[in-house]
Amino acid sequence: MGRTSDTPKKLQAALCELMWQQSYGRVTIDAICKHAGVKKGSFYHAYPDKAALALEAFEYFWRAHSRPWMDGAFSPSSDPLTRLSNWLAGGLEKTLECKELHGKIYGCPLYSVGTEISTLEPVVAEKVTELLRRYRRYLASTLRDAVADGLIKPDDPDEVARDVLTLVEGALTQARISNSADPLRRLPSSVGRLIGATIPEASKTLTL
Amino acid sequence: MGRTSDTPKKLQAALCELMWQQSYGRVTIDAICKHAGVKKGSFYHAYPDKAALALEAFEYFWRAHSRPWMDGAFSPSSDPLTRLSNWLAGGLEKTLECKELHGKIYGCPLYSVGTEISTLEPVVAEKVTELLRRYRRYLASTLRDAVADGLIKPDDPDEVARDVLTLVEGALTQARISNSADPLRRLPSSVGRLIGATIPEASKTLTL
DNA sequence: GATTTACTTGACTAAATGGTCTAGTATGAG
DNA sequence: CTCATACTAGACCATTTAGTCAAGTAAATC
Repeated sequence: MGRTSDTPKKLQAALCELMWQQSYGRVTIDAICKHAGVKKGSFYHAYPDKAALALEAFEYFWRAHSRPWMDGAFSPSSDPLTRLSNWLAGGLEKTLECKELHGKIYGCPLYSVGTEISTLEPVVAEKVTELLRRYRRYLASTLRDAVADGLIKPDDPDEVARDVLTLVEGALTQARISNSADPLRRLPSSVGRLIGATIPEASKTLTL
Repeated sequence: MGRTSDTPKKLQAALCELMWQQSYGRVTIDAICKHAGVKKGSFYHAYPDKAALALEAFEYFWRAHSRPWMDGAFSPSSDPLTRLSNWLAGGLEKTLECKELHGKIYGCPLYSVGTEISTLEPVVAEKVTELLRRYRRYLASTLRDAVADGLIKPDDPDEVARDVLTLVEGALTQARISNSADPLRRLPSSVGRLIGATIPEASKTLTL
């Protein structure tokens, strides 16, 4: 019955990109529609308001970007410490490409947008918190493997995973604010300090 | 000649508080004026626009809040590790008081607002970066003292100071997003892990 | 106390923005 | 094919918002 539509997906992708590059509050409904190539009537047919779209936009972001990337970087086919190395190096590379393209470092949408949205749309903030938890699982699992392989000391891997994610997200935020990739370049040695091991050099042939 | 005025100060304080509690973009000129008890004409007499006020608001924030607090917590009259302990415990305490009062954790304005503003007002973002540097100096100095006292290994104190600040700011951001003080409670042990020492329990009699 | 001048006031404008509504269109199901 | 219905179009409205301005007010200086 009736026609089908990919309008929601187009809107999700549009808000995703716009709120990451600018901010949640600054992105107007009109701008989202224009960027998505969709008319306002269609927007309000698909979503009651911007917050409802944001909720799905974050899930879209996970499905379309985060998850595939994390699955690749944290593939158990590599050693635990190499996974970390891949992850950090891939993040730096993506950031540099992005800066090349737009002249600006945008950091991680979860932290950038999450910070802003937390006082305005608690429901969306909860979604962000959930996505951060998903990230953390990759780290915790990797650290457990590292302990099992005798690569790091048997500190509580869940605790350390939290710290690593916090440090990395903090560095991404710092990179956005200062528009410099330097905080990210320091990450391998910083994370190494945190977990008590040396993160290996990234392999140059890595493609994510 | 002519009358004097504390309008700028009132506006600085108002924007400071409002953009911290909400976000930079969401705070309107009208709201700032109302909160400051100042009419719009006076606003535009004092500042050309919101960004110009924001620039001074951050400096106000430093002068009125950050600096006094940091000077107290990092007083060389305490041992280096105790300074860190004081700093972290004081931050947690302030955060809890704030949550008690408003039901919401706001984190650190430098990161919260800095993140959002970085794509909109590069000049203000630079000011935030400068303020973050000022914070870092306290940490670097403390870590140098800790090395001198043989409390931690002679790693590069400047590098480690960066990491500590990044971790703490990351935790504050996380606390804001999830509206939970838990990330802050973990900080003493996390920072300890980072610098390779045990941060002592906070003294309860501390008043900042 | 006069005067000068910085500051204050609040009404006003134009533009932007969120949201609605109705008429129309395409498409999946029978 | 046809019909029901989900979707699209885009004009329209009410509000909010940034920013202006001209007239008025208070205080620092002489």
